[in-house]
Amino acid sequence: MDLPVVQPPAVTERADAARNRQKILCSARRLIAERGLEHVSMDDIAADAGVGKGTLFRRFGDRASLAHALLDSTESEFQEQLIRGEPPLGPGAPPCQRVIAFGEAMIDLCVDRRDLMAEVQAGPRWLRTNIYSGYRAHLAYLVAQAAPEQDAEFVADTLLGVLRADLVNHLVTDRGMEVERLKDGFRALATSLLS
Amino acid sequence: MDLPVVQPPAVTERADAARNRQKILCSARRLIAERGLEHVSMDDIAADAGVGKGTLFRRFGDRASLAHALLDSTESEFQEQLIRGEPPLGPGAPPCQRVIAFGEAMIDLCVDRRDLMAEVQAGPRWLRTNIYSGYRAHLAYLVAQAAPEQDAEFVADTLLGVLRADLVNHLVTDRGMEVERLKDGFRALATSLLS
DNA sequence: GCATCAACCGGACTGAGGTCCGGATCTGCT
DNA sequence: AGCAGATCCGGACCTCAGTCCGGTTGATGC
Repeated sequence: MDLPVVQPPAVTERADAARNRQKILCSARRLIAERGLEHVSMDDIAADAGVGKGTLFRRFGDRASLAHALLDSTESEFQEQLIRGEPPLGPGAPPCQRVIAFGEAMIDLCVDRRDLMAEVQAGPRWLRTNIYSGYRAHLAYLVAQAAPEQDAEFVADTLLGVLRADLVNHLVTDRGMEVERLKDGFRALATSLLS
Repeated sequence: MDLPVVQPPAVTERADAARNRQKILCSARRLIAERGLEHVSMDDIAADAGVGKGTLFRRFGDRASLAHALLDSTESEFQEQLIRGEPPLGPGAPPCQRVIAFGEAMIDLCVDRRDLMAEVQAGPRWLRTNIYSGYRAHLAYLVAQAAPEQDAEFVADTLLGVLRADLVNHLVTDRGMEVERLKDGFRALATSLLS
């Protein structure tokens, strides 16, 4: 039940490498704030950071990972909360409550950081990420406790399916659903599956 | 409750246009059969069809739409079944049964035509497609009948979330789940939401 | 201080999806 | 048949993510 830590600099990073990582993150944040995520290309970021494209991609792998690094504090705080935080998100509360708290927090995350979250989950690799696996394992663990008769893994995938950033965004932005309605829906879903 | 018809040639297509459409579909099918979808680029298809790239994109818009056109007979048969087919997929069966039948059929579709289905649903446009809207409306309609106290639209999105091609593929291919297990899971989900 | 070498750097290059537009072609009307 | 003009064609062109590799730099041991 240990969610994977994000971006562990392999052993120790060379000084120039660390410097460049910071320059890149900094430029990326600035450009995104200025123009919006969809109008910032990887070349833009590299250029603005005064760094070659190769460097950018060696540090961050691909666009999705860069996006993940950009919401890293947010995201790893979230993971931290799941494992060691206060109830109802952290341990201590009954499983069903924790699932619901997870869902609500995730919905907020998707809404507050919509662009980055969508980017992180975009592309065919997302489901193979260990971020996804971590969430999945966490939920499956809770589901197994709350409702042993269910297929815990499948239920976890179901719950995560509703919490996908693109879906949440679509419902809120394109279909004009209120965030509260999504949360109500998620609560109803969790309740009816876990009891 | 009318699912949108696919690819309605605007009014009437010019003869050469229709000819090219056929050449393209034909080449695409051949190349995909030979090398597999992920090793066939749009340029390949255009070249093989003896047609300019512009023509290809004017006819089909983008890669996802071409993929959709390629499984068109399959897909529009499916839609036909939903509206006018035999129970339990078509009208006549109780709503919950129809939802389950829909899910099972969709899972089969995702497994049998995995590449094309994944391609059709890839990218950020999928949820705004009227294919998606059609499915969504269909399910919401059934849900509203079976469980009026639920948020029918949200439940529809939930169900479709589990039936996304990338998820189904991931579970079957990467996680080694049996198709039957997915169907059981979906049945359990539908049952516990609609009763 | 210096040699050694792995790690790192930059930016040219590739490949793919998608756009654009001048010129060719078809169709309906007279 | 002949004309007008809407439709369509082709392929050059653009952007962008991601790769590759020859040259450089920083860490480490002496």
